[in-house]
Amino acid sequence: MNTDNTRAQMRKGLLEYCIMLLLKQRACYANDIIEQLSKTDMIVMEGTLYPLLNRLKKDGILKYEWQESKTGPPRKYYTLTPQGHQVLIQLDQSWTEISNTVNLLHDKLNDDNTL
Amino acid sequence: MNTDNTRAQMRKGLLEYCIMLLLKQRACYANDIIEQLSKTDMIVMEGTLYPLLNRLKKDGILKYEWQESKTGPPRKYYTLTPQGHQVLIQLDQSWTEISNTVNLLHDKLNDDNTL
DNA sequence: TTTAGTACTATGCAAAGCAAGGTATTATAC
DNA sequence: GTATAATACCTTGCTTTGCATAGTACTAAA
Repeated sequence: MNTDNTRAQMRKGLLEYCIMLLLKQRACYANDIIEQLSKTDMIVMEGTLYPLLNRLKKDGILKYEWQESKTGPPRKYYTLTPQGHQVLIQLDQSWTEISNTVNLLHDKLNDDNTL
Repeated sequence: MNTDNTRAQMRKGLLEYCIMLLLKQRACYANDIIEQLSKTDMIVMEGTLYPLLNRLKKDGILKYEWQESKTGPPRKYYTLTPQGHQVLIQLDQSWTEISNTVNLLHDKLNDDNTL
């Protein structure tokens, strides 16, 4: 079996959250995000990122401002909206709960095999 | 925006891993798994679980044995194959890496905003 | 024999990542 | 001035997968 697929599935659900974390304090345009995440194991492709940013924009989580570049066409710099900050707080909690659950399953089951 | 969806996305990718963790030491049939996971926030539906078990069976990760029940039709009790145990070890590592990455993004960015 | 409960399976839909290709803008080379 | 390359954003089609729903099969009790 190919564990790459399962591993990719794990990443999928966390991508949106990670991108919001990135944008929490620093305005980024698409390539910034790709570059930042490629340093970690949360890789993201163009064809994934642009639709995702548009979706979050449409949902009122993100906003953007055009900004000129010295090396090419202008860029959309994304930041969190106030609503986005609130949603992020909720997602922080979801992440805490879910990761605790997984760690519980991992650790506890090695002991007495019960929840 | 509905955070439920994003939260569900987070769960999705971890479901397969969690189910393998459950089956690591104890043989379960479908309802066992649903019941165990419903105690946590890793909820799983019938329509999700059965195809997933079949997929993992087909991939050689799981095997099952029919076992009679006193209260109804016989049950498929699933356990990990030797290959399944090996895959699980890899997934343990993936989970460790990915959760570390998310926690890094969460914590580090609140300090100096760099990776 | 019918009914209810349990267990497994199959079908169709929707969401989302991703590969690939496309358009537009800017700067550089000729 | 035009052509080429680099950058930035967008779109389309495919695939995977969770999920709702409906269906089949077996067992036990009424």
